[in-house]
Amino acid sequence: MEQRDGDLADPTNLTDPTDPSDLWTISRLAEEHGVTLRTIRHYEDVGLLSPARRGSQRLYDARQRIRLQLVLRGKRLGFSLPEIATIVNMYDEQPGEAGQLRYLLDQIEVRRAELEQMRRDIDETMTELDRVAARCHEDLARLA
Amino acid sequence: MEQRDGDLADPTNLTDPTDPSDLWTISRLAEEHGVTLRTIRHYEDVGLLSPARRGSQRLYDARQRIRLQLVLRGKRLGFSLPEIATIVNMYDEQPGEAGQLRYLLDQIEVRRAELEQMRRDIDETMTELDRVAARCHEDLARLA
DNA sequence: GCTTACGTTGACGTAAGCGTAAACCCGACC
DNA sequence: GGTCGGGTTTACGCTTACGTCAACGTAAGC
Repeated sequence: MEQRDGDLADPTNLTDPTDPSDLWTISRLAEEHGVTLRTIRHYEDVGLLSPARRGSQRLYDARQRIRLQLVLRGKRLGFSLPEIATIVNMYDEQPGEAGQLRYLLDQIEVRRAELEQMRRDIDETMTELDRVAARCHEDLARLA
Repeated sequence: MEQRDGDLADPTNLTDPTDPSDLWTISRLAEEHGVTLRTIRHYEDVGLLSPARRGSQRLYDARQRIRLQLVLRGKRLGFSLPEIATIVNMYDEQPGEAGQLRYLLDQIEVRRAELEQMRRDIDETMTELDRVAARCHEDLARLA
């Protein structure tokens, strides 16, 4: 964005009353996280992000940026976007009433159980990868 | 399967020359692992399983059963079926030549890195879930 | 006022991972 | 010999998570 370069060259920031160091355009956000614009817009379509707007242009503040990072972490963990939505929305849920809170605690337990299962799966896979690697090294030594 | 029940009721095993305790039909295998027949056949379509046949009927031995379990573990970890294929095939690769072996070791390192990233993601998610849970308990206490 | 860079909204395309009939075979039982 | 309860194949359908145009707005610089 040449406009942001302009801002950097203009410490008085006459071009934009808001502090641009706390705001990201969709391109910068995408590039920073190694995803496409389409992906970010898609996350907005399904309610995972809700950036501010200047006219029609999307502007992402620190909070939206964090949400994106939470989404991407969820993806690395193999969760679907709806699942990620429930998880991410846990983080900024209002106190609410007792029933809600108990339901939320239930959900947390569900997720925790899933994550612990994943941890076990990872450990098992790791040790098996080690075994395969060891066999590889043996075979290599035998060939030398 | 009434045929297997028959086997159990017939210790002399006259109905089947092979030892059925080491062989699974597709239904038993599916039920045991909580997946559908369609899923198991699909895994065969994409080359993840290759059961023996008695006529047209699929028969799974211990080795195929293990492979299915590896596939399902890969799925729980969020890997795609093609990714799972490369991982699973590592386990019963023939020694091969040096170049192959080095490539395999490379792949193992790639997977290991992914798994370690997942481990970090899990840890972070866990601590955040803990924080949310703690806040929930506070709010509940405040309501009481 | 034209270009260029960046943004926007549809809307259709696609690959993966199965679901879901439809139509058939085959051995067992009554 | 019909009719179960299993099995089989073929094939089209569906959902998710975006990719990929197409057509357009808008602000900046020459």
